[in-house]
Amino acid sequence: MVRTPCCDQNGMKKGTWTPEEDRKLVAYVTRYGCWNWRQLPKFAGLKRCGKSCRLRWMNYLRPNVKRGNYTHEEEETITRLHASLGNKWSAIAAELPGRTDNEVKNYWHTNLKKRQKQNSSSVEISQLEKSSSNSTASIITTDNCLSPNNVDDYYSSEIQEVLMEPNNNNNNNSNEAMKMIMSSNSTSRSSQLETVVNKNNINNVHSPLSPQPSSSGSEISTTTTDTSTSTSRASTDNNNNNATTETTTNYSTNYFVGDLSYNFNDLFEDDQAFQHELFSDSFWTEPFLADHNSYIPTTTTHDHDYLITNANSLMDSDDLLSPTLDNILLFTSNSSTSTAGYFYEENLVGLL
DNA sequence: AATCAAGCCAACCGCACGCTC
DNA sequence: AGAGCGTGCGGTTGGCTTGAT
Repeated sequence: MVRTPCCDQNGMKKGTWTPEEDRKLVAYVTRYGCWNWRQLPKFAGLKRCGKSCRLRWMNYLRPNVKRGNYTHEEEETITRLHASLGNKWSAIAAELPGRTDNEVKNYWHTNLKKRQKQNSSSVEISQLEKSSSNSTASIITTDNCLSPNNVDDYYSSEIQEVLMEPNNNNNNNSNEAMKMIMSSNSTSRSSQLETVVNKNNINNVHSPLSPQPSSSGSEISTTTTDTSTSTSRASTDNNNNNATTETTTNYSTNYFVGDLSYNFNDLFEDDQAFQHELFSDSFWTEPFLADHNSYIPTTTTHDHDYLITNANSLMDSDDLLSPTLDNILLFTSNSSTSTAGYFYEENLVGLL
């Protein structure tokens, strides 16, 4: 069952977010950034207050938000920091990459606090946690890094040819390459997409309409999150464009279970219907166009931990008005685990 | 199978802080 | 200086899930 949505006196929707709302918010923020939370819902076509949008993004939709079990180390960190800082949840969460203050707070109240009480008299907390912890650690790895030395391994020869064609300018070459990639099989698509970016020597490029990378956020990291929960997700009826939901009673939770990249990669892999919806006029509705014509965000906050790169902008194109299959690439970014200029398989969150 | 209770956690609310003018 | 605005933080709520009976 889904929590019954309600509206406040201003007609703003409250309660559980629907997949459709999530899509709109993700699409808008990844394209334009969170330049003003209060104004954002209006431009994004959401009947939510800015606070609600911010909370949803920060705690749930943002790339690199780690979900699932806490590791022993994370539990220790929370326990230790709470002992010294008290209920400074944001400060504690800052020491736990991927965890939000809200999540840490909830975890403390539901697990650690209880445990600490039970064992404070005689048992060392760390020993207890060690015995009780069977959680799956998140893995930070550089194994899938595509360095400039091996990017060509990831190109198909066809695409390399297009990119190297002397008579085309870089923009046309790249757009053509992108189209070829999109028509290729899904297993090679993501790696080829990111090498298009590498091939154009793009490390820190962004659209004037997309969020600026944070001061430390131009690099790319890779984070794999445990997604042990079974997943179902929304799909779209290709014919009538009506969203339907598969096998879910709490679809907003199930839809985004695990990390965001899972979902986007999933869409990327096999959900042509949803991709189709994303690129249709009905999804990219008036707010985007109005935004584009009337307001160009020029400021962003410094808490972006993702890099949204507009492929057209990477290719020096001015045409951003019509989102198409070849114009927006979304990577996650985290300066703490990155190597500048490298693009990682897992960090290609998707193509919008 | 049905009911109940406890636990979990996403989301809301109010306040405080910082920035701009 | 202080008013207005946007954002962040911590406390709280309440609907959903799960396990016990």
